[in-house]
Amino acid sequence: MITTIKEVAEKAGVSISTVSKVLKNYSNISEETRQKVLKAVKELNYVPNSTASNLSSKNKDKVALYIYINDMKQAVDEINMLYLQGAFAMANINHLELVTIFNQMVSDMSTQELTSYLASQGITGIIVYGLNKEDKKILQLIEEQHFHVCVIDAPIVNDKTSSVMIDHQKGQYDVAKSIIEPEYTRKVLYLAGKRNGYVTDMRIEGIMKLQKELGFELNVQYAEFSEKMAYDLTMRYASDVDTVVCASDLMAIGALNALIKMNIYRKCCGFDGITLMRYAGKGMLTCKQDFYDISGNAIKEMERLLSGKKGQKVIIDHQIISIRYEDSYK
Amino acid sequence: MITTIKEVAEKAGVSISTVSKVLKNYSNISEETRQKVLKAVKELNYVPNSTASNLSSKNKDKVALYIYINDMKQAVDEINMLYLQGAFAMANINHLELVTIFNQMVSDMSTQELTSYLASQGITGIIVYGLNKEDKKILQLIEEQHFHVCVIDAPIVNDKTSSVMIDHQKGQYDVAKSIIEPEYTRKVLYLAGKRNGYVTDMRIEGIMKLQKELGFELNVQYAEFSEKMAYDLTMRYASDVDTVVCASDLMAIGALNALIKMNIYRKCCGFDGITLMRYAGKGMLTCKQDFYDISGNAIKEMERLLSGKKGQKVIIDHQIISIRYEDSYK
DNA sequence: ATCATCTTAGAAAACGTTTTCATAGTATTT
DNA sequence: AAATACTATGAAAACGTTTTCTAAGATGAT
Repeated sequence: MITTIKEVAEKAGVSISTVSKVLKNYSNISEETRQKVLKAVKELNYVPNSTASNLSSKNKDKVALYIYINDMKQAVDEINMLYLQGAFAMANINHLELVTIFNQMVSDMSTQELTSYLASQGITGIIVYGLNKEDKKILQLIEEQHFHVCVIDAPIVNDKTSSVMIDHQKGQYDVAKSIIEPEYTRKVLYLAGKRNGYVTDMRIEGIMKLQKELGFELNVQYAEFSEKMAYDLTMRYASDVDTVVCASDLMAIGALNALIKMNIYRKCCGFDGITLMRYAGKGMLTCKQDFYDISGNAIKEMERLLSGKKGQKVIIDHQIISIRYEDSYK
Repeated sequence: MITTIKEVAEKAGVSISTVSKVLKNYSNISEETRQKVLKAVKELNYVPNSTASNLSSKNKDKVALYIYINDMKQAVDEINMLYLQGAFAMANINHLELVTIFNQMVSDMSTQELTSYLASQGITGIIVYGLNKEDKKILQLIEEQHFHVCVIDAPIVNDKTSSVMIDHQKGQYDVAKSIIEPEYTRKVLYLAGKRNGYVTDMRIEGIMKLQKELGFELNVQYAEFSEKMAYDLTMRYASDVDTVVCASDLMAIGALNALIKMNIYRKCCGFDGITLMRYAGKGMLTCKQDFYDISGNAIKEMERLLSGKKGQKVIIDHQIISIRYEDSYK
């Protein structure tokens, strides 16, 4: 059923080396031979066996997209799918072999074991996201520099590691600034993400920068990116503040529902720009990330790393959008 | 950096064949040798190179999960991620190699080319979902029986093809029956999915079975699984009926919003049990599918097929649930 | 006509495994 | 003690490529 290079060679009346050379566009092949081989390839519908070719040529790169699944499904599915699609689309264009690894699959491995596992799979580069500062295993992997790594959403760069993300600090600053009216704002409740998250800290910097500029009082509470926690914290602290700034859309939805429940009006904004906002976050502002583009860029950046260039920081644009009240069915 | 079987053999003072045999649990190995080898393996952190091993042993199976991305993002992301997670989790348990293929990657290939491509990747089994009756390329692939195929949500079975799904007919029947009050119901609006979808037709059979039983008048409209179309069709036909039965949650949300807009009350139900219902479908009933379990079972079924058994039909349980009105933040 | 150079193509090694087959050594049977 | 069977091991072929090296033949320079 499967055609091998040998059969192509026989059909074309040449050696297998010649066939391989034609397919890899080597120079020293006469046009006549080229045509003969190409004809045979077409007729037999030959596609090189990727396993054999990977084994043979040591230099072929394979990249893994490390997919981080946690318990916060609802918001994260869309983001994960966008990362997946963006990465696969770009990898496809660039003829880069991309595979997925789920965190559960490798959760019980040590760094050492993970390294061996990746190497055994022929993986030379890995794209990670959702990293936090306690993720020792991955951080050590990055530290050791045995693999090329592209980190989404963490400012980690070394010779073999690049960082791709929006400017989270500026994003948080921008969206908060858009809803805060300096003259009427005395106190702001900021619902931050997970403690020790890189993203969490960058966004906190953003709101703090704005605080310094505008001089309001700031109450920072860690809500772990959880809708429920955001709801509870809003219940507890919102009556005391003018504005609730949330580090994620899901938290903003929780906060909004708490505000509705308490029957008080407060300005409120989210972060990410997920589709759920169209259903449950109407009227709010958010900082939209283009996740598809981010992971596409991560692949591009990976290509750069794999070509031997040193790691760098890549910043993707963000966008402040408002979730319109108007009828969504127009 | 990468340890080979040769180094292990040297360290253990045996031949590479012996190392391989130990690792593959062959019988004719003395306990003493076994221990020596295992020790060396551990010390060197050896993991067999999967490329080489795949090339060498022809019988190792590799399965592809065919991920179907279309324009209806919002509802489908969650389902896709559940399929992905369920499949990878089960594949991991069973030590089955699983890769993903996105429809975009292969959309411009003919069946012939797709076949060659899959074969060249060493893929022997493929899991598909979201298939409809015009999907000639995949249908032909199934027909030809060069690959083992597990079809989610289509009743296609042959020697090398199994079908895994809930009983869509019964599911649609059950959920509709749960909201329809026979004595007060004269006419029902049924918003069906995509024309020529296997799922669409099975669910239509379900509502028609109920119609025959209860004798109401039935208006079937194809809403293509689209929220917007469901909204529009509800606007157009709902005032005339007692109940709106929808073939998906997303359509139910569209229908519900239309009912709210028209300010009329009609019974309404969805299908799938996606998380979005908790935000935008409160008070409705739906037929919940366990997508994680379904794809896990697809992997199990694939193992059966790969072991040479003939295809069969596997039915997964569904569940009628109601999306509670009560405060989600309890 | 001789030698050097270039072009083209094939032979063969290599990639890291798995697996078949042969064999040395040991244990069992007669 | 000889014949037989079994156990444990290693040698080597195979998987399907890629790539280096060699060489035959053609072309060009002297």
